[in-house]
Amino acid sequence: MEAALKAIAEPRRREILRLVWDAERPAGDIAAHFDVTHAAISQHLRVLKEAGLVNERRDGRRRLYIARPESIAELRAQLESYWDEALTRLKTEAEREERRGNGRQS
Amino acid sequence: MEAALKAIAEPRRREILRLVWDAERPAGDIAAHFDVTHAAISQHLRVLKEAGLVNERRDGRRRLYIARPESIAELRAQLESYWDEALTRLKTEAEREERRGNGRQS
DNA sequence: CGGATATTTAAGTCATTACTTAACTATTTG
DNA sequence: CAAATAGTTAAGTAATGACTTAAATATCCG
Repeated sequence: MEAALKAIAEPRRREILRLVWDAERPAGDIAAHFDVTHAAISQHLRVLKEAGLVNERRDGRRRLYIARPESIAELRAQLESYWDEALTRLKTEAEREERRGNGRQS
Repeated sequence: MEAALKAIAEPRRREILRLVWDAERPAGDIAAHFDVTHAAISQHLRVLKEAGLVNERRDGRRRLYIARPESIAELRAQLESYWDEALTRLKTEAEREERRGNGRQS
């Protein structure tokens, strides 16, 4: 989840992800939505791709990008389990400490 | 959401947040869980605090930290609405483009 | 082929970040 | 008060990140 979370922590990349959410778009089309260079957007697209959040398909001289719903769903699920896990995890840790003699109260 | 998302994008801070999820803990107690200096943890705690994810309370010479469920819930909600919004937002954008004459097909 | 088009990669800049060590600010207690 | 304790802040470092401009890579089309 590391890579995906870091990827969407960047606002520009969240916007890009939105743009390719349910339709393929060529890189240039995506770049046209922002006031930075195409190169910058290309780099953001690479981060999203390496995080598994988007797919790239070549079509002639264009590169079409689209979100990968599976990996987005996976990130969502991992976040959900993080919110939940935190509680249970803390609980087992407290028990562990108790067993070793109520440790670490500074 | 910006600050909160960036805060939890860091794995160390996710662990810290877990530790103070449902019980107040002094900074030193938190730091004892990691193999970095207290200073480093103190800095992470500041990031979490500035993102509104934890609360700090002074008790004598100790500083007690605990998660702020409201702001965590808020982040969760904002993420949820991001996953949803992406679809609808894209839709309205497509309509906008259509109205201006099917613009920007690169 | 050769130029135009779509996009990426390379290389560099500047800001930010996670960390360290060292110094500082309380607060408690002998 | 002075020493010990709990923690933060300051200053510096090395790595990373978002961006730029310039060059490279493909592909299409006359």
